[in-house]
Amino acid sequence: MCKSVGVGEVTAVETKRPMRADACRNRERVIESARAVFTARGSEASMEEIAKAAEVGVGTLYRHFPRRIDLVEAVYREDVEGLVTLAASLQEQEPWSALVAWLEGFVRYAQAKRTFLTELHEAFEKNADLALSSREKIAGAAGSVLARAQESGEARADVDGADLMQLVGGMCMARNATLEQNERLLVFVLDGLRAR
Amino acid sequence: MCKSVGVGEVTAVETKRPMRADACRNRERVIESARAVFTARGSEASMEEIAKAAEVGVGTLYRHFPRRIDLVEAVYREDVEGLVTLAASLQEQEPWSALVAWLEGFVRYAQAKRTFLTELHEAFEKNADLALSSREKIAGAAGSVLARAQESGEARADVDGADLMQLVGGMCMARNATLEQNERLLVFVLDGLRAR
DNA sequence: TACTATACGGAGGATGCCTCCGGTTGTGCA
DNA sequence: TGCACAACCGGAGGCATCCTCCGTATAGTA
Repeated sequence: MCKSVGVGEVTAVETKRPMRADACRNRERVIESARAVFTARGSEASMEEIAKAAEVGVGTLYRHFPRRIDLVEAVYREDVEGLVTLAASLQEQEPWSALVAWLEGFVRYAQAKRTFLTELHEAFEKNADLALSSREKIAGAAGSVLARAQESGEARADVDGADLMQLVGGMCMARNATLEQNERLLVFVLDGLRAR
Repeated sequence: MCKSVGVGEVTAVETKRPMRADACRNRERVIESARAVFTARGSEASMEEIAKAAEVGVGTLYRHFPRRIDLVEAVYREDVEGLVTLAASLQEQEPWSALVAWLEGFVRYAQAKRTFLTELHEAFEKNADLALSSREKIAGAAGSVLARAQESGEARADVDGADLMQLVGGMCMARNATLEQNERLLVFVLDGLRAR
């Protein structure tokens, strides 16, 4: 599950051994706790707090994520990856209900992202590629789910994945949107998306 | 020039005396230095650094701006105010060249804002009204300059101030835009804006 | 089991935000 | 002008947070 090394860079001579089991476990737990703490406390979240939540020393935390921003990035990367795998796992379902399910996931993702948007903004600032590649990945996932619904004739043909995430993402980012409101609005979007 | 008290709140019983001259001077200098330092070093800028640049102790800085975020807000408010007064001062000029001049000012403003966007984001987060009211002010200023150019028949009639700032602002915010590029692009926008 | 590379963890250095208070100075009034 | 005092200045230092360092513990291998 996590054979490669922390931040995503490749080591010089091909990592000889896989990551140790405890290290792997801890890494996952840190990311998970970080997501929870960031979501709950936004930019107030401290590294010590996250370490404590993961039941891990700060030293361990910093081994895996040398800078605070690396942790933010890791959480975000996992979220994006989650949307991609969600899209893949929905391949089996009916085209339209897969689209609905994916968009519901996307709304939850976008909603959660709002709470640590300031953090994320900084990550984007230092790593311009992150924003771009994530955008592409999500648009790709959206596209694949949408395409099936379009082929089956259930979704209108004159939109693409990028349009969809712009529309729904923008809606979720609006300064004072609640999750309930967004889920309600999604219904309208879906109605509008339906071919007639 | 600065009779009222710091952050923009009104004191209980009408401020008896105006602000002392030295205090007023220092306040201005702090804002000015803060703008420079924020622009140069973004979110890295420290309060000590800004105080030093303004040739003022940190104590003085904190008297005027109790929290870092108050300083960010003050800088931003001045910028916005600058755009409004710029619009007003251009009333005398020819409608079209006034529009050009104002948009050039707006591009510079938007470009500069990018460097401390992370800071600003936090300010918006804590003070939702700031974002909204600023937006309105700028749109108003844009509208007033645009309206004259429309009345004189030089600018096309199917846009308004909000459209304009959305278009040009968005252009400037793009992650890797340089000032030169933006000024160059502005020429295209202006061509597109011209009535035919 | 014994050995080694790897990981753990928390004390502490460095830095940055903000407070506090003794000394100074501008301002209104006589 | 000269006085009295409110308002202001400035920087040492408290406190929190990010991050480093290194002695100790442990997973994986022979």
